[in-house]
Amino acid sequence: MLDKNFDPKTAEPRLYAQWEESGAFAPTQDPAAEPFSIVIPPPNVTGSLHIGHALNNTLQDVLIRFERMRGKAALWLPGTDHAGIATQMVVERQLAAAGNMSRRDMGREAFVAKVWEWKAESGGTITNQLRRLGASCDWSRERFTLDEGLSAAVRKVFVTLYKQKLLYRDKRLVNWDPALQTAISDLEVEQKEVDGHFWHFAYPLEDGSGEIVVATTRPETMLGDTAVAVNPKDERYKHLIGKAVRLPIVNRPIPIIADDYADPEKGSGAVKITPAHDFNDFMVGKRNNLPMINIFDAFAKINENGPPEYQGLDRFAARKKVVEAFEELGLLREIEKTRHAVPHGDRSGVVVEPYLTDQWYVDAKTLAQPAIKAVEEGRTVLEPKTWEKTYFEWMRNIEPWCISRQLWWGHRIPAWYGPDGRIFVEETEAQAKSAAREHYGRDEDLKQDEDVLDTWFSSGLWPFSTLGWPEKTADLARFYPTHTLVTGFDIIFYWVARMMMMGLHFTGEVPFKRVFFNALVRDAAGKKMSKSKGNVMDPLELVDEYGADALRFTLTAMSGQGRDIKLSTQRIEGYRNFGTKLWNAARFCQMNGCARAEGFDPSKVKGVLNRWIIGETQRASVAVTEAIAGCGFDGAATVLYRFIWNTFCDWYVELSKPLLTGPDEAAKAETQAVAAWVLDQILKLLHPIMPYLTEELWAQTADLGATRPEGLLVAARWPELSSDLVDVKAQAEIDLIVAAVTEGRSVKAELNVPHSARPALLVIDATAEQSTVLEANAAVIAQTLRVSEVRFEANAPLGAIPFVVQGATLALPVAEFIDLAAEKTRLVKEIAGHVSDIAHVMKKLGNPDFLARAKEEVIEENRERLAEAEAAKAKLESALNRLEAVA
RNA sequence: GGGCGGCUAGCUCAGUUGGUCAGAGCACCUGGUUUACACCCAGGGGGUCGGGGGUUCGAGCCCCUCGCCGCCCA
Repeated sequence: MLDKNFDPKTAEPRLYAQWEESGAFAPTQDPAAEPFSIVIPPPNVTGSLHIGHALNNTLQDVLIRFERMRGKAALWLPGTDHAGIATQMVVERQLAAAGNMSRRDMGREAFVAKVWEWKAESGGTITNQLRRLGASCDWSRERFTLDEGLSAAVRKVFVTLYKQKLLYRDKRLVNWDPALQTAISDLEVEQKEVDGHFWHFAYPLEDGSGEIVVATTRPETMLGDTAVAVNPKDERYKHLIGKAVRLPIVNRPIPIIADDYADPEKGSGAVKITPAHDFNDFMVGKRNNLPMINIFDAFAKINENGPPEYQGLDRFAARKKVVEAFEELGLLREIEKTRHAVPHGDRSGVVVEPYLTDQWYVDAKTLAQPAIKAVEEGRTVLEPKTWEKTYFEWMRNIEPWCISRQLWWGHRIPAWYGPDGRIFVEETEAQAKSAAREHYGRDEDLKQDEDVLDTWFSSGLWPFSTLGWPEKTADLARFYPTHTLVTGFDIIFYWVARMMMMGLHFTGEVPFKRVFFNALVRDAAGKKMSKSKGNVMDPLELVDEYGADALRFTLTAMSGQGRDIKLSTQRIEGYRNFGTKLWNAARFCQMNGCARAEGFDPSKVKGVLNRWIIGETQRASVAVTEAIAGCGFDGAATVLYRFIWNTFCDWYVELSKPLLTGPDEAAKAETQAVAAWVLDQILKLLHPIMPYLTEELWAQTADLGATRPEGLLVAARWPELSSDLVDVKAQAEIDLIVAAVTEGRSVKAELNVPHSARPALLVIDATAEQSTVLEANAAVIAQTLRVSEVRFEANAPLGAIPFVVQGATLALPVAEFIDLAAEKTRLVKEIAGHVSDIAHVMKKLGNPDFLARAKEEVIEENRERLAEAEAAKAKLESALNRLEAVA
C-alpha cells in the first residue's frame, strides 16, 4: 500500500542514483533513432545553483526527458565554464582570507596551480546541485572549458582566425578595469547614472588674446589633452582655428582644431580632446593626427607623463587637485551639477577608464555576416521571435571584440614574440619555435603573450568543442548541429551571438536549430533577486522544503514567454499539493484493485465513463506533446494540471466509485483496467516535469497487474494515442452527467439543503437520449450528487426545486428544508442571468449587418444559444410562478 | 534618444489565427466525518480586460495615441 504522501527527501537521491546507474541519461545507441541534442549553458565553475539556473535547467530537462521518451537519441551535454575573472577573484579572496600570499607575490604558475586545486575541491558544487534538481544530463560526457580537448579547440580557432586575418593585435582604447587590472569587453561594462559635475575650464590662448572655455566631467584627463576642437561651421571660433591654447598646469601649447565632433549647441561649443582617455576623443585624435598622451598607469594613477606633483596620485585625487589648481589660477569658470552615465566594470564595480593598450581583437563584423544570414533564413530560429530583432540590431552594428584579458586564469594566448617583437601565432610552442627558426634562420628565445582569452571566446565554441571538434568524432557527426539551446536573454550577445559566429565559421553549420530564451526569475514583488537585496530564493532550500518536482512544476508553469517570473512560495506549495493529489489518486486506484490488464486495448473498452476518460487522456496527451515540442512549457503544465486534477481526480475517480464497488463484475474489471492504464499514461505525460514523483509511483505500481514492457519510467515510451480513442457520444453523455451533478450541487448549496439530506433527483422533462443517460447512470449520480435515487416524473411536485441542464428540466424535492424566500431569490437570479444573455444575443441577431456578414456557423451558434436561454428562462419562470402561487 | 516587454478578479497569471473569452490558481466567504487525498471536497462573491480614439456586423485580441512599470542599447 502506498503511503499517504510522497516523501521527496528519501526518494529523490535514491531515484536519481537509479537513473544514473541504469545509463538512462546517455543517448540510445540505436542508429535508427533521430538525434536530439542540447548543450547546457555551462554555469560558472565557481557558481552555486540560483533560481535562474533552476528554471533554465528544468526546461532543458523537460525537453530532453520528453524527447528521450519519444525514442530519440537524446543527449544533454553538461559542463562548466572556467569563468576567468570570476574564478580568479574567488580564489584570490580565499587566499587573502587565509592570510596567504597575494597572487602577484606567489607568481603565475603557483597561482594557477592553486586555482586548479580549488577547482578540484569545489568545482563540482553546481553539477551536484543540478543532480538534485533532477537534471538528466549525460555526465559521462561532462566538459570543462579548460579541458585539454576544449583548450586545443581554442588554440586551433585562435590560430586559424589569425591566419585568416580575422583576429589581430591592435593598439586601441579599451575599457580598463583598474581594480582587476585588465581590459574588459564593451559588454562587461555597465553604464550607471550618477550625480556629477561639469567643470568649465578656461584655456588661455597662446597669443594672450583671450581664452576658450571647455567643460568636462573628468577634469584629471586635461593633463592628457592634446587639442581643443571646435566645429568648422561655428562662426564664433572660425578665427581661432589653427591657433593654440596654453594648457594650464601642464603648460603645454595645444592646437585649436576644427572637427565635426564639436557640437556648437553644447556648452561653449568647444571641447577638450584627450585622445588617450576618451573613445570619442580617440577618433578625433586619429582623424587629426594628434599625439596620444597616456597619463595613467594600470592602477589609474597619474604616471610619468603627468606633472611631477601629480605623479602617483589616484585619478580621483588628481581630479580634485586639478580643480583646485584651476580655481587658484582663476580659470575655473563654472561648476554645473549634472547626472550622467559613468561606465563601471560589471565584476569589480569600479569606474572603468578608457585606456590605450595593445590588445587582441576579433573581426566580429566579418564573422557576423553569416550569423545574421542564418537567422534571416530561419536555419536558426529564435523563440520568442521578438528576440530576433534584438539579435539583428546587435549583429549589424557589431564592434571589434576585444578578446585579451590581463588575467592568469584562462586560455593563454597562443602568440609568441621574438626578440624584435615579431609575433608568431601557432597552436604550440614547438610550432612557434619552428616558425621563428624559419624566419630568423636560427633559434631565438620566444616569449609567450602574458594574456589569456576572454572566457566567452571558449564558450563561443561550446556546441562543437564539447563534441570533440576539431577531431572528427562520432559525437560531432551525430549530435551537431545541436537541436535546441535554452538560455537566458541576458547572454544573447555574450554567448548566443558568439556561438553563431564561431559555429558557422568553423563548422559551416549553425550550432543549433532553435534557441529558446527563458524568462527571468524575480521575487514575489517583481524585484530582481540579488544578494544585496536579501531577496534571493535558494532553489535548494525550496527543493528541501517542497521537493524538486514542486519547484520544477512551478517554474515550468510560470515560464510563459516574454515575461518575468515572480516566484512565490505559495505557488510552489500549490504544486506540491498537486503532486500529493496525484499520489493519492494512485493510492485510491491501488486500494480499489486497479491493475494493468494483460493485452489491454483502450479501443476495445465498452463502458461510457471509461471510454470517456480514455478519450480525454488522448486529447491531453496530444496537447502536452504539442506544447512541449513547441517550447510551450507553461501550456503543458496547465494541461496536465487540469487533466489530472479536474478531469481525472474530480470526475473520473468520483464517477468510477460506484463501478468499483458495485455488483457488475465485468464493469468493475474494466474500470480497474482502464484506471490503471490512464494512470500509466499520466505518469508518462507528467514525468518530464515531475520526474521523481512519477518514477516513484511507477515503481510502486509496478507489481499491479500485467508487467510493463519498460523498466524505469525515465526510459519508457511516450504515449502516442490514436485520435480514434475519442468517443464523441461518451463525451456528450458524461458532459450531461457532470452538468446535472454540478447544477444540482449548486442548487443544494444555495438553498442550504443540509448535507445529510438525500432527496431524489427528479427528471421532469428530458429528451429520450438524455433520459436514457440519466437512467443508466442513476447510481453514479446518486453517489456524486448525494441523492437517494433518480426518478422520472411528468410534473414537478409542489415545492420541488427545478433547474435546467442542457435544456432538460430536473428537480430536487427539498421543500421541507428550504425557505421560499431563498428559492425565490435563486430563481430570480437565474432568470436575470438568462435575460441578460438573451438581450445580448438578440442584439446581435437583430443586427442586419451581422446576419449579412458574419459567418453562417457563428449565426447558427447564436441562434442555438438564444433558443436555449429562452427555454431555460421559460421553465424557471413557470417555476417562479408556481412558487408565488403557493406563497 | 532608439528598441523591446508588460499593464486582464485583492494577488500571481492563462487567454492559438478577432465571433460562449471574460478564465485558472492563490486569497476571501459559506458548508462538509463523502473509508484516495484537510497538501482535501462542495458551493459562492469579485473584473466597463491601463486611458482615449479608430478599423469591423463584431475587439483583451488588429491600428493610432497617451499614461504608467520593467528591461536592453546609446
